[in-house]
Amino acid sequence: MTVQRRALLAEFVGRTDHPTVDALHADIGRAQAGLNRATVYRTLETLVELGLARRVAVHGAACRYDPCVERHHHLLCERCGAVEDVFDAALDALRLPRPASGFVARDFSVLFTGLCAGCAPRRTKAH
Amino acid sequence: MTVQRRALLAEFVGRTDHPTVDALHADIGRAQAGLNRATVYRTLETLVELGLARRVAVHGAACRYDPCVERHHHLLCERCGAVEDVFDAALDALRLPRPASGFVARDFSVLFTGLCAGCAPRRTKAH
DNA sequence: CGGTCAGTTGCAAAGCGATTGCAACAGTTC
DNA sequence: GAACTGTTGCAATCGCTTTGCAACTGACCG
Repeated sequence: MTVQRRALLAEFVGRTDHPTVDALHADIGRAQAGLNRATVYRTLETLVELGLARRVAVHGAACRYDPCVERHHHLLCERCGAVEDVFDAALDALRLPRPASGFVARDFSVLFTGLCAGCAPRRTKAH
Repeated sequence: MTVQRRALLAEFVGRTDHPTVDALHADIGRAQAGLNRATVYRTLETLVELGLARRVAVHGAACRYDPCVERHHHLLCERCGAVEDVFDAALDALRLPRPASGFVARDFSVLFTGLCAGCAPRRTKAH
């Protein structure tokens, strides 16, 4: 446990905006200048291996990290790339399919795509 | 419509294994030697824009393309990275959530993670 | 059938996110 | 306080993807 890791954890834990490595690196920079980007990568990867974080892969954009490891789902804004969490018991109750192919599913996650509040066209103002 | 695009379509349409650009490039190479990788990228991107294909982003691996644009879901093998399709009316019936954040969902897709038939441990043979 | 034009291809270079090797360094243990 | 183990910073590198540009091809028209 080093000062760098402490700074990263302090910044990372509790965030719900699924920051990218770059975003984290920039935000930590204010408190802990000089922290290397590679260190952010390595530390986050360590967290994922320990089961303390998850990766959220989004094509065409930098990979995002999520400090919440409980089952939940995501909303992806098609326009700005923002990622929000969804907690929904009905979704969690989905049964794992038993396809004929023999695939054994262990977990699942639902990805909703659409527009976030900031990007959705307002009713009173045409987009 | 060029010979390159014809070759790519002939190879791509009907495939259910969600090939990567590299796989497509290699497979087309047999029939249409000399087709450039950049052309494969550009043509697939055109197909996606036209709504004739979809991207399946998988972290840590090359991006895959799916010629099926109907609503369906995916099984991702954690071990070999293979992607299978899942068609399931129960899954399709999921309602789009209306989160307090104001996010407007338009579509969704369920990603199951687990082990494919080839990677799952056999009952008679310890892995 | 030949000319014109828009759009596509091939090539190479560059962009970008992510990873890695290695030496310097910090935290922990004794 | 010395030794050891693991982490950091840096720079180089890797792999996937994109892009600029000149050459080319297919479609269209007369």
